[in-house]
Amino acid sequence: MSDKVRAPGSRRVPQQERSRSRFERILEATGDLVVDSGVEAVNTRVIAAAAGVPVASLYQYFADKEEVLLALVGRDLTEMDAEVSQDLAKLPVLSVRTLVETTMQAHLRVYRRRPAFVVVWLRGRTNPAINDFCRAHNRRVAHDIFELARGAGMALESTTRLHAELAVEVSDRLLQVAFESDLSGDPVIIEEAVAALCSYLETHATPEGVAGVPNPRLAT
Amino acid sequence: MSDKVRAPGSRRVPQQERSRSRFERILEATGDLVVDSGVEAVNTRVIAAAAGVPVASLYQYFADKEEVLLALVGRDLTEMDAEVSQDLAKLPVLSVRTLVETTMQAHLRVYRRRPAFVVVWLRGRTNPAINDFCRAHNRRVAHDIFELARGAGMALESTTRLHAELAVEVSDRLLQVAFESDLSGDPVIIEEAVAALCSYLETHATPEGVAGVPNPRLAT
Amino acid sequence: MSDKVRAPGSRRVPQQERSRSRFERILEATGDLVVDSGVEAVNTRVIAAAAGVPVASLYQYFADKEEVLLALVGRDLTEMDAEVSQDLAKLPVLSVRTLVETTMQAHLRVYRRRPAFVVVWLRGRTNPAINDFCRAHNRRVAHDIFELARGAGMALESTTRLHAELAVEVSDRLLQVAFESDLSGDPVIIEEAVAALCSYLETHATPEGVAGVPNPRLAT
Amino acid sequence: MSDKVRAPGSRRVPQQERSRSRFERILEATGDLVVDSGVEAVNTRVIAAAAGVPVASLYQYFADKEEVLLALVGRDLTEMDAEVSQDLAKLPVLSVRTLVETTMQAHLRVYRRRPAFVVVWLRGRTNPAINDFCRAHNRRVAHDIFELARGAGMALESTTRLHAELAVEVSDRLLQVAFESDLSGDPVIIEEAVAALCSYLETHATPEGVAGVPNPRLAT
DNA sequence: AATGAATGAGGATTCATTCAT
DNA sequence: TATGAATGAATCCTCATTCAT
Repeated sequence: MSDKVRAPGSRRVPQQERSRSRFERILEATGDLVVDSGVEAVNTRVIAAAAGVPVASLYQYFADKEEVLLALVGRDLTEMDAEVSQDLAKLPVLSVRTLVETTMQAHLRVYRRRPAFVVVWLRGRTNPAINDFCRAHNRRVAHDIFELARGAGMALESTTRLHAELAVEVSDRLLQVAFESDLSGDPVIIEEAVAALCSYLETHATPEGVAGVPNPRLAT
Repeated sequence: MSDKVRAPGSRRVPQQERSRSRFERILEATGDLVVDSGVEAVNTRVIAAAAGVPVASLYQYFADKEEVLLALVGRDLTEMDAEVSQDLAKLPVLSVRTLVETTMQAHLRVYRRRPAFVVVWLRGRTNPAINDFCRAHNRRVAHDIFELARGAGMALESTTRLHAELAVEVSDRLLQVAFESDLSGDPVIIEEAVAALCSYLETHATPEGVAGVPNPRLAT
Repeated sequence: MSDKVRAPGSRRVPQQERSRSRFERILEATGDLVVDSGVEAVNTRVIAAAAGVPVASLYQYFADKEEVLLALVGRDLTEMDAEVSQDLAKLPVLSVRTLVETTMQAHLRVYRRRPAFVVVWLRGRTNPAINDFCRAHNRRVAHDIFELARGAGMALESTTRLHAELAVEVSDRLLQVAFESDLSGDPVIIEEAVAALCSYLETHATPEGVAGVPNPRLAT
Repeated sequence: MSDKVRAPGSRRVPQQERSRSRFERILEATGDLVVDSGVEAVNTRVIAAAAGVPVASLYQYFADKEEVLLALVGRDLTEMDAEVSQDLAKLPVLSVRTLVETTMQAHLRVYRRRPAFVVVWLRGRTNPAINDFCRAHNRRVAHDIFELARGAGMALESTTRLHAELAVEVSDRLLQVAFESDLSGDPVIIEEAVAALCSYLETHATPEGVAGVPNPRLAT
């Protein structure tokens, strides 16, 4: 957790492609380990062994062990955020329901594509660093959604960012439960989660927010 | 995690208070440590030092380190469950709202009386054993509430125990957020949590459940 | 290994039969444990649990843990020595061969009757106390045999007690091998052991010792 | 017991002697400890202290505590096996007696050069890992000797590898007794051991085996 | 005689990280 | 940039035995 952190992509690969592949080999190896044995089971030795690099070399690419996991979720999170943004941008009509459903779908798509992400993100909260990372991301997402909704006139005057944050946390927990014992997510729980979120958010939405408004960010 | 635990009270203390205080001294010491430094900071050495007993004596009362933490929350949980039961039994009218509010109040009362419990219960999920313990308790609570509501004719036909479980998990997470940085619980978040839970549960309640029914368990 | 040792039978049972049965219950339990899990696996806790007595009570009957094992082998050893004596006393003709064969048969009879003894005696040499105990017994046996043989004119002038001791040690080791993986003893190895011992001892025997002499101790 | 061991010599020391000496310093220190205080007295703390390295460094060279002891005997055993082979290869005439005597002499030479080996090998059988290691080595030696003898026409048709194994075990035990209280080996016992082994093995040898045959492996 | 309680002493590993090369 | 080597720091638990009652 030092400031030696290198966000994925922020590193300029000096001359050869070699280093980059190492960075990713470590990430992949960690992902596999995490899916196979859980977050608690990863340590520098097994990561290094699985990636086929010396332990000391991990520190060429990551400031510390935590950062490997964080880079792993960071990468997938970036991907997920992008998908969410894109999907939302394509929505012709914004309503609480379309917003919730679209976001949920994008999440599920990434979750299914990235099982390691699920394990770290939803089951790995046992690790304080990951937990904090998750909370921070949740807050950022809540902020974005809130701005979007407010900008589109969907949010009541009385609605604050706190409400968005709580909604995100609720969603987060319900997804945790949905993926607790099933890497593809229990569909019944997921459907119920959408319903619960809608019912909650609609209490904070304007009538237009419930009925739907034209998407101001609609990509032509 | 073995059955080596001795629940407080299951041991008969000969004449003086000495032995009894040992079990509890360890518990108290652990509670203090947890409040001061967080769950991750407790280890057998620290607990023993704080309790003023040799490390080996911990194992006289607890099967392993985990069990100390679990005994700590177990004790307070029992207390809390009892308060919830009592309060519910006194309610003249059962409705989604009275049920949610009463339960919440009882929780808050215990939380405020037992800061160590809050730390372990709401912030200590980083520990796998505690996490599992919490999940199991949540499931039990959901089951009880569901039976109560169904028995009182408050639940729709289509409502299942899963819905109760999700409600409990949602409540759990919202309380985590409420107590995240404030040992007495952020009142705004708590109020919002009640609102959110009611709005969710009312979607699964009969009209009588929403309006209120006479409490079948009313203690005369 | 203190002087608190109570040889089996040397304790006078105060009033009831209770205490005696406890002593033996502990012995039996230890025997069973040893057969099931090996000598290394026994400790005061498991012994006490298996015998159904409190751990502290072991010390009413035995000076220390070691003594339990030693009492176990001691009891069977006494039995075995008695059988050997009796059988030898019945032999009409003493020769190296009859002596070796008779002794071996008596041993095998006890071994087969007392699997726990085999485990402790032949496989449990990993325990220093047992090892010493065994060596001491071997020395005593060697002494007895030597006296018998010398008294019967079977031993050459040049033969010393050392030769008897070495023979006993050889026999001991061969039996260890024979019972190493087979609680009833590999018959091929046993037969070979008899042959080897005879061939060795005959190099130290008088012609009469080889051919056979009337048994001076013959029980009429 | 894992494959984490690094046999001495299998590591290439960059430029200085430093690293190499570490592995060996640990071995030497362990040897000294063992000679001074016996096998049961060694533990990681003592070894590390005696070798002047941190305890954690032991695990750089050895998978666990057991492996240190095993490496110790392994090294000397290799040396001993080599000496035995060489000496046998130089024997002009192979007979039961020359074979037994030569082997015994080679053993004694190493025993006297390596007191630590004697302590671990002959007195340290109290340790299960060492015990197993010894038994395995004995079996290997028996196999080699048997092949040699059979190849040279020294063994009767009816002689099997089992007989060789038993002879090795007998020899092993007699040496245990010989070195029990005397680190240079009681010469009387050793002489008697040779005699006993010869007398036993000659019962399984061809007349040529007893009288002597030209050594087929004779190094010109 | 019986035992619940208490504990001193000991012991083996694990692991993230640094650093000289 | 790469890495073998080194290690400080930490941690949980077991067990035989004693002793007051």
